[in-house]
Amino acid sequence: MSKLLHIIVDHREPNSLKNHLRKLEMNVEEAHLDIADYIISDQVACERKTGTDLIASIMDSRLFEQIDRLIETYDQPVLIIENLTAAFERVEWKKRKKHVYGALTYIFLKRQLPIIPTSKVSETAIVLNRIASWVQEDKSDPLIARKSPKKRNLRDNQIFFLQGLHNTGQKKAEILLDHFNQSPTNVIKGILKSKVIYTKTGNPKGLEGPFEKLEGFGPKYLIENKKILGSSEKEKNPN
Amino acid sequence: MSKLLHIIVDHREPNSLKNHLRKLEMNVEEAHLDIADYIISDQVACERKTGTDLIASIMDSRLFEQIDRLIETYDQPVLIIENLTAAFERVEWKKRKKHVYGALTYIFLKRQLPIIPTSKVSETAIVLNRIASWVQEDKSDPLIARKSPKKRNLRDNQIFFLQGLHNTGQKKAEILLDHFNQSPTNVIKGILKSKVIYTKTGNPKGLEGPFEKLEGFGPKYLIENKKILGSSEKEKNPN
DNA sequence: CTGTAATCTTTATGA
DNA sequence: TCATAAAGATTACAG
Repeated sequence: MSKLLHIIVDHREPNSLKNHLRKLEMNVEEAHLDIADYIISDQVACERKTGTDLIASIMDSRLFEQIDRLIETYDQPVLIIENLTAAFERVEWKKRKKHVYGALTYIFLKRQLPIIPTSKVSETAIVLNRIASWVQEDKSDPLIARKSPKKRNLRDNQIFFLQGLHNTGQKKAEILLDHFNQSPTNVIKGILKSKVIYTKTGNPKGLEGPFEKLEGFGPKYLIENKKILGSSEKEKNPN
Repeated sequence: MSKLLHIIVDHREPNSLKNHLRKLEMNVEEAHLDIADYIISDQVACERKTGTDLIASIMDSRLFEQIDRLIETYDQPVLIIENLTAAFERVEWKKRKKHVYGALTYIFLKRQLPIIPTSKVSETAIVLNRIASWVQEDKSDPLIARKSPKKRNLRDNQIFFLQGLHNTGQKKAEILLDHFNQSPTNVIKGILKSKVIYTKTGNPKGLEGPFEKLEGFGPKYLIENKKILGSSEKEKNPN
């Protein structure tokens, strides 16, 4: 206990919070921080959001890019949410609970970002103090590395790739991937190999080839995506 | 939105909560659960604790064994803390904040157990509903959803398509498109046809094939994108 | 994030 | 075969 716990605080954070930290006998260093509000070690940084801040930043979808930067920069980021209850007392936000809890769920479930609730600045100070205590005093029990959520797995990357096709979102991308043996290459080949059958009067009648028996994919889909994929090698494709 | 979200609830949980869940149009199955209070999938289970429960179980250190069992049993456990604020209003617990927040810090920092705060049962129900939604519904993660600008010409669509490749933005996509005769199909073929040359010690030395003379595309690029494209079934087809 | 509406495409149906 | 309506996905936008 000889050494003071140390914390770097963004200069825009409220003075009351800084004073609370000093009262907890912490060494408070002020700085201009870009990505987090508090830095406790190379790996551990905290973003503090009041309830109103949180909801506002969800609405204009600024929250998620902030979080992305936080996650990319620190191995152990933490999101402190201060006084969420008060925010819900605003009449215009009463009906936004589903949005807010949906966002929180996304944050911890999909992005693996730890959330810790407090109800006022003094409690936030305590939390920061406890985190610093665990991180800076207890070297014997190193932090577990956070599962990295930003790394997409192969399937997600393949779905992402297939979504580049015309009129293809998550749903169709998954159908295609599953139908073509988890191989986007085979999807491409399937598109190129399939042909559109026309009636005598020139209207599309149906499909022939790998896409023949696939529900939800019609002539228009093939025509548009053949265009995107372009001709293979030599021949020019009249349309 | 067609299928009901499903949740298994421990029979000892309050009826008000179950009713809230039903009001959210969830299929509520009651059961005797040993380790968690709510089960949302094989992997996802929730423990719900009111603030007073939480503090009491911290005091007699019963909390940590509960948590350990939870973590051992489920891949993605969640701790829902309901109305922590109220608990601190108890006079005898006013001075325990350091203790409580220390425990919470331990829980998310060392145990990696996500914490989610609510202030009443109705909100807890919303949280459970949102978790079920993310787990059971097939919704597109913003991480893998591709934003697609609206109407564009062919070249833009092709560039957009190629941007689905690993480590490929606007710039690389254009280079590829121009180099491979305005044909994304040829780009794909080029990736599949190119080979990575290794040194005797197993380090990537260079490239061989269509990508050989392309600046800015190295072994890593090829390896990652071969993975995304997947293996192609070997078949001869006159196209 | 969530919800809703507008848009596009496929698919089913009847003439 | 054509025309139209119903069903499904994707895209756009607002709160």
